[in-house]
Amino acid sequence: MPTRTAAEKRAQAREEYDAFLAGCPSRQLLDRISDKWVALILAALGRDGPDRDAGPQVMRYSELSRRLAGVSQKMLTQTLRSLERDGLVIRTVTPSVPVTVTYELTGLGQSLHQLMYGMKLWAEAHMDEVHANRERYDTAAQR
Amino acid sequence: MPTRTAAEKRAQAREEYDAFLAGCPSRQLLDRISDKWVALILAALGRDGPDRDAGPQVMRYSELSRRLAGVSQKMLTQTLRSLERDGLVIRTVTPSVPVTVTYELTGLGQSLHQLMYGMKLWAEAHMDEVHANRERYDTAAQR
DNA sequence: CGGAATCCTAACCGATACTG
DNA sequence: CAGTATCGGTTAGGATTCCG
Repeated sequence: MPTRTAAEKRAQAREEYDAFLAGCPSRQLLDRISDKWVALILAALGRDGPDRDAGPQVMRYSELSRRLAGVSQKMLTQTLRSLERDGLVIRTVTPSVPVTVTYELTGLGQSLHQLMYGMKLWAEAHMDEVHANRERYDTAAQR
Repeated sequence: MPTRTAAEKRAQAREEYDAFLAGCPSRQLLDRISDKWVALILAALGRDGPDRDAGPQVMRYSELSRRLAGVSQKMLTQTLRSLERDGLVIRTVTPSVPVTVTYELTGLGQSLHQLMYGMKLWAEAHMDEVHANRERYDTAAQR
């Protein structure tokens, strides 16, 4: 039985990997995906909100660059490369003049997209509350 | 109507905050929570897996330190402070000799815990697949 | 258009020593 | 036990320049 369900995969992973352990490869993977740009790229390349059920999202490099306001081209390229290497995104080069490069999520990338989009929503939804907490904490420390 | 549902909060946040925008506070918040130690601390302080339905998780500093193998005391303290400031964890000092300090999630922290625990599980469940993708990518680049 | 390569600085972060 | 403080090496990542 070579194919395993997601539940079986989790069950086996629980035996093999534990991100709480320092040397565990999953710890490094967690570190890798715990990144602002990873979150925003994955969020941008998925279909959510108004785009739900619209098929796979395909974006050009320049589109991504504009969507993720403020990202340097170094960070964008570097992050996209590592996502491609990990099999989360597919990079497609169309040899036109000038060249066109598009990015889209793989199935694996889609599975992570859900979580990343959730993080982005969480940050937006709880910004006010966090801000209030910070003010309370800072003024309390004042006295 | 001062109290809003989670859905209403998201709806309003969608108007006010957008982490895709560079200057948006939610972008910084997303950056803040996109952190390996934040993920592991939030994951450790929640009730999941075998601990489900067991009430709120309370851990001492030293327990956390042991659970998050390899964390330096500087990073642990620093991350816990920022989580406390943001209102995600509660820090309780019991003035015994020597002093006892415990940490637990707030409601806000619980809401993020779900996502963070999901990220940890994702990393563990897909480690093999990512590893295989990397090997394929690296050997393909070889030629 | 979509990068790669280089330089350079700010920050991160671990190690160490000290403390209530 | 649970920190704080300081130092110093490493790295992240922006700015700039050049290229197919």
